[in-house]
Amino acid sequence: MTLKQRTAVFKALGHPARLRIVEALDGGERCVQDLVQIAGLGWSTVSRHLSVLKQAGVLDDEKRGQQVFYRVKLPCLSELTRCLDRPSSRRSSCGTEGCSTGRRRD
Amino acid sequence: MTLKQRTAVFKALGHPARLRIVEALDGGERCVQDLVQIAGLGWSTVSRHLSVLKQAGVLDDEKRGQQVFYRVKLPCLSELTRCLDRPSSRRSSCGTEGCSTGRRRD
DNA sequence: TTGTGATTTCGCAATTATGCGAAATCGTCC
DNA sequence: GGACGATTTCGCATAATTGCGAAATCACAA
Repeated sequence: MTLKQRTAVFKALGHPARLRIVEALDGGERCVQDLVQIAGLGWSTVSRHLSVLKQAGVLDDEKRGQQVFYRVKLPCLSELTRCLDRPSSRRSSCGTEGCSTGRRRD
Repeated sequence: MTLKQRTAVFKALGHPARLRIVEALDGGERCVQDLVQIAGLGWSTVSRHLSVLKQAGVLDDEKRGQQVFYRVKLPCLSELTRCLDRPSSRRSSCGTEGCSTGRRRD
């Protein structure tokens, strides 16, 4: 997965409506109607958000009858969301002299 | 962690320069000079990116002497990045009748 | 206390994202 | 085959992001 693709995943999740949608889909697939309710936005807006998520590879869709169902395609997202609830810190052993020097002004 | 905070984390990571910086910091803390090189952008631009990441809670900074060192604050990010490299799919058991109905036009 | 290097803050112009309604598709059911 | 319901695409106005250089801080050495 390239940097651009990884960036697209995060960017897709970096919007409250889209994140809410993805988290709702963690409980199983949903049709667009449900997601419109969950997002609290207009049809066209939600549709565009869904296409962003789909293009980033976060979601997958399937048409059954006249409804389209979306589901989460990336397996690790729910774990990350769970992880975000218990933050911690991390140290590194890089000293002051590990940094490059000799930089001029802006 | 609220929805807005979680969104801020993803949004912060949803930019190629910022993601590159965070991934570079996975190997240990770095000073701003190094990050400017890694990002390949101007000082002021990198500084703003760093402040976005810091405000989102992704990074932590520490001033030592006249240099500022940044490090990753969220522990689960490297795992997610590793996870993004091996995608898979997920099924759910939600049938067609599980969806709400009765929606009018736009 | 002046100078210098490291970093941040401040406007500014250009690009991109967002939300909406109207119109277009696409299946399904008389 | 026409109407209808579900969803997407399009065009537009507004808001947010991005990148830059200039100026401002801040710490330290001469």
